[in-house]
Amino acid sequence: MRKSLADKIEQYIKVLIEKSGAGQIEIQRSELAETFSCVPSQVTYVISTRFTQDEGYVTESRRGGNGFVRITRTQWINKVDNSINRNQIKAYLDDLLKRQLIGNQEYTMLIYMVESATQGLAAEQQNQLFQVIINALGKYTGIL
Amino acid sequence: MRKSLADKIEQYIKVLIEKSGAGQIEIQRSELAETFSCVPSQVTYVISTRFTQDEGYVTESRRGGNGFVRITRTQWINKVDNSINRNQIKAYLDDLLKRQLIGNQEYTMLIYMVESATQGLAAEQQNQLFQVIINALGKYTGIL
DNA sequence: TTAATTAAAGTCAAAAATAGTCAAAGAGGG
DNA sequence: CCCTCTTTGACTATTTTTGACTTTAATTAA
Repeated sequence: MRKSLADKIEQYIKVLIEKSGAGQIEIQRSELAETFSCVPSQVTYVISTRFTQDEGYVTESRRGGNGFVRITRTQWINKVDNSINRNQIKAYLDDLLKRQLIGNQEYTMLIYMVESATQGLAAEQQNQLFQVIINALGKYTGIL
Repeated sequence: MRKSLADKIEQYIKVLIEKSGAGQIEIQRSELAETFSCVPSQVTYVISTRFTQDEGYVTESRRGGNGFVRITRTQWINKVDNSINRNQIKAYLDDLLKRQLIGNQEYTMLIYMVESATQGLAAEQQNQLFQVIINALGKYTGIL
């Protein structure tokens, strides 16, 4: 896939977060914009569309001299909200994979399942299926 | 019968999918339209009539800058008998396990899922879920 | 200390780049 | 001649890119 600028910036940030080891980074918006030869608000755009709470991130920032944007990857599994969407469950699976609670194979299989459900099922049924998946994973992994 | 434009585009896409090796491609609708000297909506027409879920494909797309259409070929089981019960799917999973197409871990996880569905969902939803599971497994294992 | 200056980041909306929808018109096979 | 599938295009929806303007914080000058 030919990646859009937004995609590249997103990936770059995610790699930084991974490499940080702490699930958290601080960047300078203008510096990042410089790196990608774009306007600073492009960075803001990426952050506000791909690093939302739903995606499993929290962001903070400060303006003025030595300003920064801090992005933190949150650990969130006990979301008792009874409506789950595709991105949420994907983020959840990503998290389980990262924590080695499931392996690559299980992960891949589950992603196929989520995609299949997303395409073929109505919203209500999707939600039910996602609940079942979360439920089964809870028992399987021992968490929850 | 002379081949229509739609037929040619369909075939072209299918070849691309085959060559991809991953059973999946991403195209730009406008680019493909350019290739075939037709209006973009012609491509949409082909995709929506020949790459449906029933035909064994799922599609996703994104508009805007660097937008794309992603087409994924899914394995589908016989759409003849579309009612599956708990015992049937268990037998199916047993078989996959025996043939080493899935490992013990995946098997265990899926059994949890089936049990969870059996207990928490109405018959119709169970059936839908089982279909999704089989669908995803087909794709995951690569079998028909 | 206070005010002015500078150095960030945020907001918002317009412009650009794609893809989707829908209905009318066209073409071919029965 | 009809019916169905195909082709087209005008209009809509979504996502990304850009830039002008605003807000906030730190630093410097008075």
